[in-house]
Amino acid sequence: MEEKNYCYKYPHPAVTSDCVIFGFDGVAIKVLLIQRGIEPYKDKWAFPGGFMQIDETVEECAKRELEEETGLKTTSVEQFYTFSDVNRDPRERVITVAHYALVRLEEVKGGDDAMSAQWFAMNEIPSLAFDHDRILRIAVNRLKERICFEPIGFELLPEIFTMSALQNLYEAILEMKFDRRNFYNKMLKLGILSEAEERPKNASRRTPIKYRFNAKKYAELKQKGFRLEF
Amino acid sequence: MEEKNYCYKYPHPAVTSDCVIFGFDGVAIKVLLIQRGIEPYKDKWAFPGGFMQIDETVEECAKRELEEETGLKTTSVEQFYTFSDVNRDPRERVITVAHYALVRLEEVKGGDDAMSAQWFAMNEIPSLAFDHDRILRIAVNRLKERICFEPIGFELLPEIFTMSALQNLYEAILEMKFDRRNFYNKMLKLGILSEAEERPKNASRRTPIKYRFNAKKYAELKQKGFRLEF
DNA sequence: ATATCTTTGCGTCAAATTAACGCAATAAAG
DNA sequence: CTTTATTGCGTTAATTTGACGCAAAGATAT
Repeated sequence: MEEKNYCYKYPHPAVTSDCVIFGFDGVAIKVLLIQRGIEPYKDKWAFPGGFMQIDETVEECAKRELEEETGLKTTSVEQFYTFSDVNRDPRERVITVAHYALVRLEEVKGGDDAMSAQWFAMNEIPSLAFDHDRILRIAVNRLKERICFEPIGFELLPEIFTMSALQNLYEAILEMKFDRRNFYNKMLKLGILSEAEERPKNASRRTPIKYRFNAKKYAELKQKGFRLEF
Repeated sequence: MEEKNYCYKYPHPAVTSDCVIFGFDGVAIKVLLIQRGIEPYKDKWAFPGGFMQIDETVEECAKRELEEETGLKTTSVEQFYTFSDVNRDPRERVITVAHYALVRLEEVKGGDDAMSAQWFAMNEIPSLAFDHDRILRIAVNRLKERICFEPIGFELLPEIFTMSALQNLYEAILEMKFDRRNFYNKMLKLGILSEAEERPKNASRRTPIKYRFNAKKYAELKQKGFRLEF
């Protein structure tokens, strides 16, 4: 018989944080899911997440649960919506604050044996536990909006990347195709890319220029107010 | 001695919903505040809001509390951020889901005797209870972002309005000035305004054209994906 | 009354931006 | 060895933006 030692005058819901983690493999956007080991929804796939402790914020909770369940240590998650439908969890009243983060695929040893975390391409997502399908839909919309205003995409790429890698990423997220030459010009004109390494003199046309994200230039731009548009 | 009948195995936070209600008096943006009648922060101004009941969503809670505290019945509120700092309420651990809504000023009998709700212009906001200063800052930012993508501004105007009333609203929210003629052209080109009434033949130049928001046209536009820009 | 200021509708025009596409070099694939 | 794909660097026309002109006539001040 379990003890219930925390008592209140009025009913309180439980609060959880969930994490929608996006990655990019060079071709498609992927999300990180874990397979539930316990009821409810045992064996179903779900987002990493769990109950908030009484002495942590929802963001701290999201990062803690993410690391516990997937081994992934991320510096920042961003909350995007709080789901509070009355019956979203069969155990008790639970509201969840959903977060998202963008990570480089290498950072997760996905498909580990210890952790049952696994990357899924957007078109291969299995049926999810709880209301996580809805959470995913909203997360994807938020990602699409966000990428047009902040250069968060760089968090998904290796530190050094080519222009076509960047274009592939934008095309994958926004589900659009862009003219290669116009994309190239637009990105360069923004001024937030720096050439990453000296180009060898013998470099041929087919050897692409390598870039890195210039956070300093971006900060200046942001100060003035600007917009990344597509 | 009060009874505490709701017991849990782990500590649970209380959950509240707060409402940042925006209005527009033709010149300035205003927000609706209530004066607290009880501790903590007794007599301080705060956003309408209160504890979520166990059988309602956070949005339902926001609307219910708003009506209870200000008499304002609004059809929709939109949540924009969940505040979860550990010590944001001295009584117990409370996380709050903050919402915003835009209403026409007439709809609130502000400054009533019964209700201590009152409209404040943005530059006359008193010091607020809890972390409500921070909530307001974030709400204002969200409003600015939002007005550029969705024509939510119409919710703040009377059903029938003139172009310069609309421009005043945008200028008040975005804290910018626009060229009257360019604003006029841009708005008309969007195609989401309809002329509200036949213009009398004897109408002079100084009699402005009256418009109303064309929700149908807007829905069509939104389908295709578009952007309201300033 | 008379002069001045303000508001409104409607336009103009140059500058900037966008969108579509050409071309040559050359690595990679068949 | 031929074909295909990728990359850097353009060009050009269409569109959009931003700054501003102008006249009619109500509002305001003298």
